[in-house]
Amino acid sequence: MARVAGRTLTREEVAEAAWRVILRDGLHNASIRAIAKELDATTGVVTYHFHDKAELLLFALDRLGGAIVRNMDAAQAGSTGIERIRRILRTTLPLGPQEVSGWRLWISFVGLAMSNKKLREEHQRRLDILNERFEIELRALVRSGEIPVAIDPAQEADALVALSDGIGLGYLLRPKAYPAEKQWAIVDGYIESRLGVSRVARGAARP
Amino acid sequence: MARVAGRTLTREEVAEAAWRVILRDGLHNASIRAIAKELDATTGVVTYHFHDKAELLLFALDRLGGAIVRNMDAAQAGSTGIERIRRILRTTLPLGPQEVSGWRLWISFVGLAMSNKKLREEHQRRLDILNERFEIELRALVRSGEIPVAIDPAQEADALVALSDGIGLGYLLRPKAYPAEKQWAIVDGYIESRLGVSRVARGAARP
DNA sequence: ACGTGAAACCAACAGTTGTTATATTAAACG
DNA sequence: CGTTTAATATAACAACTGTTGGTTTCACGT
Repeated sequence: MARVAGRTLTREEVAEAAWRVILRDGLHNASIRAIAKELDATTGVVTYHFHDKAELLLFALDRLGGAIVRNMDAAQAGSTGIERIRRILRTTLPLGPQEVSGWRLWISFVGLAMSNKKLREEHQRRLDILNERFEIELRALVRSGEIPVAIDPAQEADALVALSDGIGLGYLLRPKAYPAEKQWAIVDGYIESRLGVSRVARGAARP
Repeated sequence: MARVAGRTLTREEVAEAAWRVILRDGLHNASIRAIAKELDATTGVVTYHFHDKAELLLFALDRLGGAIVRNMDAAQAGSTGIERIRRILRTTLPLGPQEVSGWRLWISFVGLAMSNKKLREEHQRRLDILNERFEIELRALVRSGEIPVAIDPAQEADALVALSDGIGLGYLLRPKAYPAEKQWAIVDGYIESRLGVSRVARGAARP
């Protein structure tokens, strides 16, 4: 071992250092040396835990996706009906600094994913999961009669994914155009007129 | 001059060569040398027309945005009412190979834009224009009574931008999930239930 | 107390990058 | 024809990249 002061570093810590470098300097500046420097270490730390740089990036993206799914599950627990859908959106929309960082990381990888199959599959995985959650909730709502039977859960789920992803992308490029209240206004407006469900509580803030 | 066979190259041609390289090999592989090779020329061609690589990329993105706006104007001309909004969407959605290429290029730049102010401003410009067009049309529709007065044109415009961008992003990552018919189904479904306007012609294909 | 092996360091390599400076070409013009 | 000059080619530079291999450190089980 080494590292006089401080314990040994894990793969997760390396990945998180990569996140920080990407957020600060951009993905194209996230070299192995830069990531090592972020850890106050040398390149050996990185090359020990990861065979490739590709493997590191994939792992970093995978862990990011995992965190998103975990947040989604946690947010959803303990609520019912249409509120469960709003809870999902609560974690996917760029409402707070944490979600914004997630979005910024995510979008940083999208460009690379255009020419990297494995990264693209990782992106797909996240969208598939998100879509599935929406679809499950919509089906339940149709069954319980809370929303019209005319609603096609599969298509409506893809629409919700698109709407929330569009807001996320839009926020990164034009933050002023999508403050938290407006994000909710758009989403609630959609749910209300499309699914025929109006908000229970007053105000547009978080539930 | 030089170039035994073939006339002299313009800035636009260099930019378009850059597009091709980006589409084929990804933005991170679009080096000055690779772009020159795409033109069957040497780096001198590129460095002669552009002082910087940053300037080249900015120009390439600017020209891409210009093409999008031109397409939008052309598609909109000669139609009225709600159809004008659908015509805008016709050019922003990834419906055909041409639009998909545009989207792929656009998304390739987004990552870089996260850490490059000028590129980000160029992205903003496109979204601002798109938003403005939607808002103009929505205002006109409210005035003419074609859609409810309760509609807030500003907010609804941002919602439309988000929805179409979300579909664009979603298509690149999960093409199967967003075939052309489904894109229209989502968009028309939104317009119908949110703006209270149903399609005139039958079928979900292009107008 | 001592070896064993995990964890990290360090140096070097070959390749690529953007940039700059200089040389070469050929078309246009007088 | 000769000159000029826009357009391209060429060559070289220093900086940076991912990757490899050898070396050092130190915690732990015996």
